[in-house]
Amino acid sequence: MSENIFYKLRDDIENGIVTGAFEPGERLDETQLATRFGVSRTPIREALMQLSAIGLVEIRPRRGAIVVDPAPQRVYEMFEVMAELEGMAGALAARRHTEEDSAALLAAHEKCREAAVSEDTDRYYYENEIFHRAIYAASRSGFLEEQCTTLHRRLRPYRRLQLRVRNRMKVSFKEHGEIVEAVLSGDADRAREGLRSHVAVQGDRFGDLVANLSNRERRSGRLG
Amino acid sequence: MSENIFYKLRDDIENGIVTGAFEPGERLDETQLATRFGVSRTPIREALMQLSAIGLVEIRPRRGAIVVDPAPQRVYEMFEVMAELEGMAGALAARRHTEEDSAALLAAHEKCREAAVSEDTDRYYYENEIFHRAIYAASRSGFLEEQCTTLHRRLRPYRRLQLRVRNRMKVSFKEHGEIVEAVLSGDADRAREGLRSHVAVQGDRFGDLVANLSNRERRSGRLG
DNA sequence: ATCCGCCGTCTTGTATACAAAAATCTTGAC
DNA sequence: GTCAAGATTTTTGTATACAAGACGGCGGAT
Repeated sequence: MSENIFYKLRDDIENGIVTGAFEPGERLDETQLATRFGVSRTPIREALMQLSAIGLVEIRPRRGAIVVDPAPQRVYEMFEVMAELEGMAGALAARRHTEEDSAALLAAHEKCREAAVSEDTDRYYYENEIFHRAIYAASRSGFLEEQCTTLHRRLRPYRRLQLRVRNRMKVSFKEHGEIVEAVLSGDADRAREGLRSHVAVQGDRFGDLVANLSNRERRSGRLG
Repeated sequence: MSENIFYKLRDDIENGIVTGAFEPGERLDETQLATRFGVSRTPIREALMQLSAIGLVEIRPRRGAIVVDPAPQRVYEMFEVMAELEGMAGALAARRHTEEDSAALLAAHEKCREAAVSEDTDRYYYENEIFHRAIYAASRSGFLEEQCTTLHRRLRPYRRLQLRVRNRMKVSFKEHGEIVEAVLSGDADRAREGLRSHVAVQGDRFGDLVANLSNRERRSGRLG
């Protein structure tokens, strides 16, 4: 089981980034990481190279790697694309879902309900992820599923912040219900629209997002 | 100027892959590449790690890297997603394009016309790429532009094959005209639809694609 | 003759070494 | 006291070394 340390390292560091253990803008010292994980610098560098290729860290020549810190504008753009891709997944899912897809989607929806009624945001956050994954899978497009999963993962920290907003969880669950209905009844257009607006950062939510982002920046002591 | 060899190596190898110098399924020997580029294995490995992260090569533990060889199904799915993203870029471009965007788009369109009337598929292939980049830029979404550029690049070899199909170039140019008109007149829906159907692999084109893919496979001596 | 297993070779994965650039500290001048 | 230039330390980028797994060939058994 000692196969390919750099895979594990990549996942560990990526996880640290999307969960916030490594903060945006933080410098990732190779030697330090090497000691921490008990390996040499070589596999650490290989992991960082992979993360830089998917845009999670930035490698500045001769000056080391830092966790990327996207501007609010950029985060908004990422949600914009995510909304479109999820809408597409919903439309495809409505047309192509199998029996197992339906079962998985309903099961995930039920878990979300439990989390929502018990007002457990952490649990809802977790079950919500499974719900969305069920949609991607039901699209029956492996490539789309991959793209969605990757982007979903990268937006994790921001989504988590968003859920904390008052009432967002209940609204979210209600939207899920409409999405489930549209997908199961094979209504591609409604599924697309449902998911697009569910994911998009519109109206008040845009303000919430920007506010959260600047809070974070103030906390980590950059920005005036 | 001897800074960061692995960037150059990554671009060189990536280029070799999308232009077909390295064939799908081909094994990329680290030592061999190192000798060829006159460097040690270390930067070669770092370049391969990056390419594996974006899905261009596959690293099998202890068995080296190979150029990924997506199944026809997967290539179709990639075009499907590309169509959606380009449609989105078109819709955003229609709403957000600036004066410079219009100028760039018209200029690119004119170059495509020249290539089309002189029936120069190679040149059209090149100008077409610039045309599509102009759309991405006009969307005024840096993230979307990046996603589109990356995917466009990965689909390069297949697009090139497609252009060779009889009359495809002239049809393509005509579709460009409609897209330009929709974008410049600010008609987001028409721009989206125009680009979606322009990029999508539908009807006859699906058969052409599959035929081309299996030709390639037969040529490289795999498959029965 | 064919198939299985063993041994040697080759290749990968990780560690270490070393040079060069960047960051930091020190010292001296104003 | 502050700033700048040089020296020192740290850190990155690349090369090399070495161990362990994968591949291929050879020989023996059936």
